[in-house]
Amino acid sequence: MPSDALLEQSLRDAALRVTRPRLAVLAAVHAHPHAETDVLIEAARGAVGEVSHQAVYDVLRALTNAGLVRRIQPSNSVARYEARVGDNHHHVVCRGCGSIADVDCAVGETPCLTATDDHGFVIDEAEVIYWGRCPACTAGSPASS
Amino acid sequence: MPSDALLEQSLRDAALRVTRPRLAVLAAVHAHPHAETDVLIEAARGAVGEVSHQAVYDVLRALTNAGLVRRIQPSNSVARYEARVGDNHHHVVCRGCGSIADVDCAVGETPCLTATDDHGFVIDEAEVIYWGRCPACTAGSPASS
DNA sequence: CATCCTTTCTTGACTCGTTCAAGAAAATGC
DNA sequence: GCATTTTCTTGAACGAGTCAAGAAAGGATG
Repeated sequence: MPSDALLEQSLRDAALRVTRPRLAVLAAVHAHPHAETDVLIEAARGAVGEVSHQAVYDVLRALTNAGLVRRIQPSNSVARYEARVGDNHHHVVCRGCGSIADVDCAVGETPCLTATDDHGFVIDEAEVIYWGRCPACTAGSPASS
Repeated sequence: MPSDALLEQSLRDAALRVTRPRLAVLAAVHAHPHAETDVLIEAARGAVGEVSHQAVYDVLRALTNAGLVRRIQPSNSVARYEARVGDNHHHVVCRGCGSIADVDCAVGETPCLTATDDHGFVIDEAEVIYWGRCPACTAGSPASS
Protein backbone atom coordinates (compact mmCIF):
# COMPACT_ATOMS: atom_id res chain seq x y z
CA MET A 1 0.00 0.00 0.00
CA PRO A 2 1.35 3.40 -1.02
CA SER A 3 2.61 5.85 1.59
CA ASP A 4 0.62 8.90 2.59
CA ALA A 5 2.95 11.09 0.57
CA LEU A 6 2.32 9.02 -2.55
CA LEU A 7 -1.43 9.14 -2.04
CA GLU A 8 -1.22 12.88 -1.60
CA GLN A 9 0.81 13.16 -4.79
CA SER A 10 -1.71 11.11 -6.74
CA LEU A 11 -4.45 13.49 -5.58
CA ARG A 12 -2.43 16.49 -6.73
CA ASP A 13 -1.65 14.81 -10.03
CA ALA A 14 -5.37 14.39 -10.54
CA ALA A 15 -5.93 18.10 -9.82
CA LEU A 16 -7.85 17.25 -6.67
CA ARG A 17 -7.43 19.28 -3.51
CA VAL A 18 -5.71 17.41 -0.74
CA THR A 19 -7.92 17.04 2.31
CA ARG A 20 -7.83 14.71 5.26
CA PRO A 21 -11.07 12.96 4.27
CA ARG A 22 -9.73 12.34 0.78
CA LEU A 23 -6.46 10.93 1.99
CA ALA A 24 -8.31 8.76 4.48
CA VAL A 25 -10.77 7.42 1.93
CA LEU A 26 -8.09 6.80 -0.67
CA ALA A 27 -6.00 4.95 1.88
CA ALA A 28 -9.07 2.98 2.94
CA VAL A 29 -9.74 1.86 -0.63
CA HIS A 30 -6.11 0.74 -0.91
CA ALA A 31 -6.35 -1.11 2.39
CA HIS A 32 -9.71 -2.76 1.68
CA PRO A 33 -9.97 -3.94 -1.91
CA HIS A 34 -13.56 -4.46 -3.12
CA ALA A 35 -14.97 -2.96 0.08
CA GLU A 36 -18.48 -1.60 0.34
CA THR A 37 -19.07 2.04 1.15
CA ASP A 38 -19.88 1.55 4.82
CA VAL A 39 -16.61 -0.31 5.37
CA LEU A 40 -14.75 2.57 3.79
CA ILE A 41 -16.64 5.04 5.96
CA GLU A 42 -15.62 3.17 9.08
CA ALA A 43 -12.02 2.87 7.91
CA ALA A 44 -11.85 6.57 7.10
CA ARG A 45 -13.26 7.45 10.51
CA GLY A 46 -10.72 5.25 12.19
CA ALA A 47 -8.00 7.21 10.43
CA VAL A 48 -9.12 10.81 10.85
CA GLY A 49 -11.91 10.88 13.41
CA GLU A 50 -15.36 11.97 12.40
CA VAL A 51 -16.15 12.09 8.69
CA SER A 52 -19.66 12.44 7.34
CA HIS A 53 -20.99 9.69 5.16
CA GLN A 54 -21.83 12.32 2.58
CA ALA A 55 -18.20 13.40 2.40
CA VAL A 56 -17.18 9.80 1.74
CA TYR A 57 -19.74 9.48 -1.04
CA ASP A 58 -18.50 12.74 -2.55
CA VAL A 59 -14.87 11.68 -2.27
CA LEU A 60 -15.52 8.29 -3.81
CA ARG A 61 -17.25 9.94 -6.74
CA ALA A 62 -14.40 12.41 -7.18
CA LEU A 63 -11.79 9.66 -6.99
CA THR A 64 -13.75 7.52 -9.42
CA ASN A 65 -14.13 10.38 -11.90
CA ALA A 66 -10.43 11.12 -11.58
CA GLY A 67 -9.61 7.48 -12.27
CA LEU A 68 -7.86 6.93 -8.95
CA VAL A 69 -10.32 4.28 -7.89
CA ARG A 70 -12.66 2.03 -9.80
CA ARG A 71 -16.23 1.39 -8.87
CA ILE A 72 -17.66 -2.07 -9.37
CA GLN A 73 -21.17 -3.22 -8.71
CA PRO A 74 -22.09 -6.83 -9.40
CA SER A 75 -25.80 -7.64 -9.48
CA ASN A 76 -27.37 -7.97 -6.04
CA SER A 77 -24.55 -6.03 -4.46
CA VAL A 78 -24.05 -2.48 -3.34
CA ALA A 79 -21.26 -0.41 -4.85
CA ARG A 80 -17.71 -1.53 -4.15
CA TYR A 81 -14.42 0.20 -4.81
CA GLU A 82 -10.87 -0.81 -5.58
CA ALA A 83 -7.64 1.09 -6.04
CA ARG A 84 -6.18 -1.20 -8.67
CA VAL A 85 -6.81 0.78 -11.82
CA GLY A 86 -5.37 1.07 -15.26
CA ASP A 87 -4.86 -2.59 -16.04
CA ASN A 88 -8.44 -3.58 -16.87
CA HIS A 89 -8.41 -6.70 -14.78
CA HIS A 90 -11.62 -8.54 -14.04
CA HIS A 91 -13.40 -10.17 -11.10
CA VAL A 92 -14.69 -13.44 -9.78
CA VAL A 93 -17.78 -13.02 -7.63
CA CYS A 94 -19.07 -15.69 -5.26
CA ARG A 95 -22.79 -16.38 -5.61
CA GLY A 96 -22.86 -17.58 -2.02
CA CYS A 97 -21.19 -14.87 0.02
CA GLY A 98 -20.53 -12.14 -2.50
CA SER A 99 -16.78 -12.15 -1.99
CA ILE A 100 -14.70 -10.86 -4.89
CA ALA A 101 -11.26 -11.74 -6.19
CA ASP A 102 -9.21 -10.24 -8.97
CA VAL A 103 -8.62 -12.01 -12.26
CA ASP A 104 -6.04 -10.80 -14.71
CA CYS A 105 -7.30 -9.76 -18.09
CA ALA A 106 -7.03 -12.48 -20.66
CA VAL A 107 -5.51 -10.10 -23.19
CA GLY A 108 -4.21 -7.15 -21.23
CA GLU A 109 -5.65 -4.22 -23.10
CA THR A 110 -8.80 -2.14 -22.91
CA PRO A 111 -11.04 -3.34 -24.33
CA CYS A 112 -9.65 -6.82 -23.93
CA LEU A 113 -12.50 -8.42 -25.83
CA THR A 114 -14.11 -7.55 -29.09
CA ALA A 115 -17.85 -7.75 -29.58
CA THR A 116 -18.96 -9.77 -32.57
CA ASP A 117 -21.53 -7.11 -33.48
CA ASP A 118 -21.26 -3.77 -31.74
CA HIS A 119 -24.62 -2.40 -33.00
CA GLY A 120 -22.90 0.87 -33.83
CA PHE A 121 -21.80 1.43 -30.25
CA VAL A 122 -18.36 2.94 -29.67
CA ILE A 123 -16.97 0.53 -27.13
CA ASP A 124 -14.20 1.57 -24.76
CA GLU A 125 -14.20 -1.16 -22.15
CA ALA A 126 -15.10 -4.80 -21.74
CA GLU A 127 -16.00 -5.67 -18.17
CA VAL A 128 -16.00 -9.34 -17.28
CA ILE A 129 -17.55 -10.84 -14.18
CA TYR A 130 -17.01 -14.52 -13.52
CA TRP A 131 -19.79 -15.95 -11.38
CA GLY A 132 -19.24 -18.98 -9.19
CA ARG A 133 -18.59 -20.10 -5.65
CA CYS A 134 -15.60 -19.34 -3.53
CA PRO A 135 -13.65 -22.17 -1.86
CA ALA A 136 -15.37 -21.58 1.49
CA CYS A 137 -18.89 -21.64 0.01
CA THR A 138 -18.06 -24.63 -2.16
CA ALA A 139 -16.97 -26.45 0.99
CA GLY A 140 -20.45 -26.14 2.43
CA SER A 141 -20.95 -22.91 4.34
CA PRO A 142 -23.25 -21.07 1.96
CA ALA A 143 -23.32 -17.61 3.49
CA SER A 144 -20.06 -16.83 5.23
CA SER A 145 -17.50 -14.36 4.06
CA MET B 1 -42.77 -13.25 -29.45
CA PRO B 2 -44.24 -16.56 -28.27
CA SER B 3 -47.99 -17.06 -28.13
CA ASP B 4 -49.89 -17.06 -24.86
CA ALA B 5 -50.20 -20.81 -25.04
CA LEU B 6 -46.44 -21.20 -25.37
CA LEU B 7 -45.82 -18.86 -22.46
CA GLU B 8 -48.29 -20.84 -20.39
CA GLN B 9 -46.55 -24.05 -21.34
CA SER B 10 -43.17 -22.67 -20.34
CA LEU B 11 -44.60 -21.78 -16.93
CA ARG B 12 -45.95 -25.29 -16.48
CA ASP B 13 -42.67 -26.79 -17.65
CA ALA B 14 -40.94 -24.80 -14.94
CA ALA B 15 -43.39 -26.14 -12.33
CA LEU B 16 -44.85 -22.68 -11.82
CA ARG B 17 -48.56 -22.13 -11.37
CA VAL B 18 -50.18 -20.36 -14.26
CA THR B 19 -51.72 -17.06 -13.23
CA ARG B 20 -52.77 -14.00 -15.16
CA PRO B 21 -50.09 -11.80 -13.55
CA ARG B 22 -47.41 -14.31 -14.46
CA LEU B 23 -48.51 -14.61 -18.05
CA ALA B 24 -48.72 -10.84 -18.30
CA VAL B 25 -45.28 -10.25 -16.83
CA LEU B 26 -43.68 -12.99 -18.89
CA ALA B 27 -45.25 -11.56 -22.04
CA ALA B 28 -44.09 -8.08 -21.01
CA VAL B 29 -40.49 -9.25 -20.65
CA HIS B 30 -40.69 -10.82 -24.10
CA ALA B 31 -42.15 -7.63 -25.54
CA HIS B 32 -39.72 -5.26 -23.82
CA PRO B 33 -36.18 -6.64 -23.80
CA HIS B 34 -33.92 -5.08 -21.15
CA ALA B 35 -36.85 -3.19 -19.62
CA GLU B 36 -36.81 -1.83 -16.10
CA THR B 37 -39.29 -3.05 -13.54
CA ASP B 38 -41.66 -0.09 -13.77
CA VAL B 39 -41.97 -0.54 -17.52
CA LEU B 40 -42.88 -4.18 -16.97
CA ILE B 41 -45.41 -3.19 -14.31
CA GLU B 42 -47.10 -0.81 -16.73
CA ALA B 43 -47.05 -3.36 -19.52
CA ALA B 44 -48.52 -6.03 -17.28
CA ARG B 45 -51.26 -3.67 -16.15
CA GLY B 46 -52.08 -2.82 -19.72
CA ALA B 47 -52.58 -6.51 -20.38
CA VAL B 48 -54.59 -7.68 -17.38
CA GLY B 49 -55.85 -4.60 -15.55
CA GLU B 50 -54.66 -3.92 -12.03
CA VAL B 51 -51.63 -5.80 -10.80
CA SER B 52 -49.76 -4.83 -7.65
CA HIS B 53 -46.14 -3.86 -8.01
CA GLN B 54 -45.33 -6.41 -5.36
CA ALA B 55 -46.84 -9.18 -7.48
CA VAL B 56 -44.63 -8.13 -10.37
CA TYR B 57 -41.54 -8.21 -8.16
CA ASP B 58 -42.53 -11.65 -6.91
CA VAL B 59 -43.21 -12.92 -10.41
CA LEU B 60 -39.93 -11.58 -11.75
CA ARG B 61 -38.08 -13.33 -8.97
CA ALA B 62 -39.91 -16.57 -9.59
CA LEU B 63 -39.29 -16.37 -13.33
CA THR B 64 -35.64 -15.55 -12.75
CA ASN B 65 -35.19 -18.45 -10.35
CA ALA B 66 -36.90 -20.75 -12.83
CA GLY B 67 -34.59 -19.58 -15.58
CA LEU B 68 -37.38 -18.23 -17.77
CA VAL B 69 -36.01 -14.71 -17.64
CA ARG B 70 -32.60 -13.31 -16.90
CA ARG B 71 -31.95 -10.39 -14.64
CA ILE B 72 -29.21 -7.96 -15.56
CA GLN B 73 -28.07 -4.95 -13.62
CA PRO B 74 -25.24 -2.85 -15.03
CA SER B 75 -23.62 -0.37 -12.66
CA ASN B 76 -25.64 2.79 -12.15
CA SER B 77 -28.79 1.10 -13.38
CA VAL B 78 -31.80 -0.47 -11.75
CA ALA B 79 -32.62 -4.11 -12.42
CA ARG B 80 -33.56 -5.04 -15.97
CA TYR B 81 -34.97 -8.26 -17.37
CA GLU B 82 -34.82 -10.11 -20.64
CA ALA B 83 -36.44 -13.28 -21.94
CA ARG B 84 -33.55 -14.40 -24.10
CA VAL B 85 -32.03 -17.08 -21.93
CA GLY B 86 -29.93 -20.16 -22.35
CA ASP B 87 -27.44 -18.85 -24.89
CA ASN B 88 -25.21 -16.81 -22.56
CA HIS B 89 -25.09 -13.82 -24.81
CA HIS B 90 -23.71 -10.54 -23.55
CA HIS B 91 -24.58 -6.84 -23.58
CA VAL B 92 -23.38 -3.47 -24.76
CA VAL B 93 -24.40 -0.68 -22.41
CA CYS B 94 -24.37 2.98 -23.37
CA ARG B 95 -22.64 5.23 -20.85
CA GLY B 96 -24.74 8.13 -22.04
CA CYS B 97 -28.33 6.96 -21.96
CA GLY B 98 -28.08 3.48 -20.46
CA SER B 99 -29.56 1.73 -23.46
CA ILE B 100 -28.64 -1.91 -23.87
CA ALA B 101 -28.14 -4.11 -26.93
CA ASP B 102 -27.41 -7.82 -27.20
CA VAL B 103 -24.02 -9.14 -28.25
CA ASP B 104 -23.54 -12.75 -29.17
CA CYS B 105 -21.11 -14.71 -27.08
CA ALA B 106 -17.66 -14.79 -28.58
CA VAL B 107 -17.37 -18.54 -28.04
CA GLY B 108 -20.85 -19.87 -27.50
CA GLU B 109 -20.57 -21.85 -24.31
CA THR B 110 -21.11 -21.16 -20.63
CA PRO B 111 -18.69 -20.11 -19.33
CA CYS B 112 -17.48 -18.76 -22.62
CA LEU B 113 -14.32 -17.40 -21.11
CA THR B 114 -11.79 -18.95 -18.85
CA ALA B 115 -10.21 -17.06 -16.01
CA THR B 116 -6.43 -17.14 -15.97
CA ASP B 117 -6.40 -17.76 -12.23
CA ASP B 118 -9.70 -18.71 -10.63
CA HIS B 119 -8.49 -18.40 -6.99
CA GLY B 120 -10.17 -21.71 -6.23
CA PHE B 121 -13.59 -20.43 -7.24
CA VAL B 122 -15.88 -22.84 -9.05
CA ILE B 123 -16.95 -20.69 -11.99
CA ASP B 124 -20.21 -21.39 -13.82
CA GLU B 125 -20.71 -18.26 -15.88
CA ALA B 126 -18.77 -15.44 -17.46
CA GLU B 127 -20.78 -12.27 -17.80
CA VAL B 128 -19.44 -9.65 -20.17
CA ILE B 129 -20.57 -6.04 -20.32
CA TYR B 130 -19.20 -3.88 -23.09
CA TRP B 131 -19.26 -0.21 -22.12
CA GLY B 132 -19.43 2.53 -24.68
CA ARG B 133 -21.75 4.96 -26.38
CA CYS B 134 -24.71 4.17 -28.54
CA PRO B 135 -25.01 5.71 -32.03
CA ALA B 136 -27.43 8.37 -30.80
CA CYS B 137 -25.23 9.46 -27.89
CA THR B 138 -22.11 9.36 -30.07
CA ALA B 139 -23.90 11.69 -32.47
CA GLY B 140 -24.18 14.32 -29.79
CA SER B 141 -27.34 13.90 -27.74
CA PRO B 142 -25.86 12.72 -24.45
CA ALA B 143 -28.96 11.80 -22.51
CA SER B 144 -31.69 10.57 -24.81
CA SER B 145 -32.91 7.05 -25.11
C1' DC C 1 1.73 35.77 5.80
C1' DA C 2 -3.02 37.66 4.89
C1' DT C 3 -6.87 37.76 1.80
C1' DC C 4 -10.06 36.13 -1.46
C1' DC C 5 -12.30 32.78 -4.20
C1' DT C 6 -13.46 28.23 -4.99
C1' DT C 7 -14.03 23.69 -3.64
C1' DT C 8 -15.20 20.55 -0.15
C1' DC C 9 -17.33 19.04 4.16
C1' DT C 10 -21.29 18.88 7.63
C1' DT C 11 -25.88 18.43 8.69
C1' DG C 12 -30.20 16.75 7.94
C1' DA C 13 -33.89 15.79 5.10
C1' DC C 14 -35.37 13.06 1.39
C1' DT C 15 -35.92 9.88 -2.84
C1' DC C 16 -36.83 5.62 -4.85
C1' DG C 17 -36.10 0.75 -5.97
C1' DT C 18 -36.93 -2.97 -3.51
C1' DT C 19 -38.34 -5.91 0.39
C1' DC C 20 -41.20 -7.45 4.54
C1' DA C 21 -45.46 -8.99 6.62
C1' DA C 22 -50.20 -10.47 7.13
C1' DG C 23 -54.30 -11.69 5.35
C1' DA C 24 -57.29 -12.58 1.08
C1' DA C 25 -57.68 -14.88 -3.20
C1' DA C 26 -56.72 -18.16 -6.61
C1' DA C 27 -54.51 -22.49 -8.65
C1' DT C 28 -53.69 -27.37 -8.50
C1' DG C 29 -54.31 -32.33 -6.80
C1' DC C 30 -57.43 -35.59 -5.12
C1' DG D 1 -66.09 -29.74 -5.19
C1' DC D 2 -62.78 -29.40 -1.41
C1' DA D 3 -58.55 -28.94 0.92
C1' DT D 4 -53.95 -27.45 0.62
C1' DT D 5 -50.54 -24.70 -0.95
C1' DT D 6 -48.99 -20.99 -3.47
C1' DT D 7 -49.67 -16.47 -5.07
C1' DC D 8 -51.57 -11.81 -4.96
C1' DT D 9 -53.10 -7.41 -2.49
C1' DT D 10 -52.40 -3.95 0.69
C1' DG D 11 -49.67 -1.02 3.15
C1' DA D 12 -45.71 -0.19 5.72
C1' DA D 13 -40.81 -0.22 5.92
C1' DC D 14 -35.82 -0.43 4.72
C1' DG D 15 -31.46 1.32 3.10
C1' DA D 16 -28.08 2.84 -0.30
C1' DG D 17 -27.51 6.82 -2.26
C1' DT D 18 -28.73 11.83 -3.43
C1' DC D 19 -30.08 16.79 -2.76
C1' DA D 20 -29.54 21.25 -0.68
C1' DA D 21 -27.78 25.03 2.13
C1' DG D 22 -24.54 26.86 4.85
C1' DA D 23 -19.89 26.38 7.27
C1' DA D 24 -15.13 25.23 6.77
C1' DA D 25 -10.91 24.49 4.53
C1' DG D 26 -7.58 24.47 0.46
C1' DG D 27 -4.64 27.06 -2.41
C1' DA D 28 -3.58 31.00 -5.65
C1' DT D 29 -2.18 35.65 -5.43
C1' DG D 30 0.11 39.74 -3.83
